[in-house]
Amino acid sequence: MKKKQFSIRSEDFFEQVYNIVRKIPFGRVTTYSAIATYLAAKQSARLVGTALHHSSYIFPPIPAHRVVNSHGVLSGKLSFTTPTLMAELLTKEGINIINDKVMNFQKIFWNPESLDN
DNA sequence: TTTTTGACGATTC
DNA sequence: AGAATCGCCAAAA
Repeated sequence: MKKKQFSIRSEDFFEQVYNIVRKIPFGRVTTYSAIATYLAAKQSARLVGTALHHSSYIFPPIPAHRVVNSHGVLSGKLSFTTPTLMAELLTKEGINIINDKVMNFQKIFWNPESLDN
């Protein structure tokens, strides 16, 4: 049996990311760094992005469109099936997107730490 | 196996 | 204010 390398262990990390994203409430958004921080991997918010990049072929599907960068910008829109899909999905949830940016970002931001209550 | 590339973010120019 | 640079670390090439 092949011994497994370990550092952060992407498998677990990815799964944890997916689990959190599944908990983002309808009509709310969170950020890569908020998730990374919640997973005690603050230094590498980038990995959260990497994980979500793979989210297109995991099951069950996750609402990856509810994750934006720290500026409220839809930095991942180009990875969706169409460049406009992400904004469309968010709009459908009642979120205003202007110039690839989430309006009222502070207000609809959802922090994973609220799960701890 | 080694190098390059990112759905990031903080810092520096 | 906006662009370039740097640290991060697994995925892709």
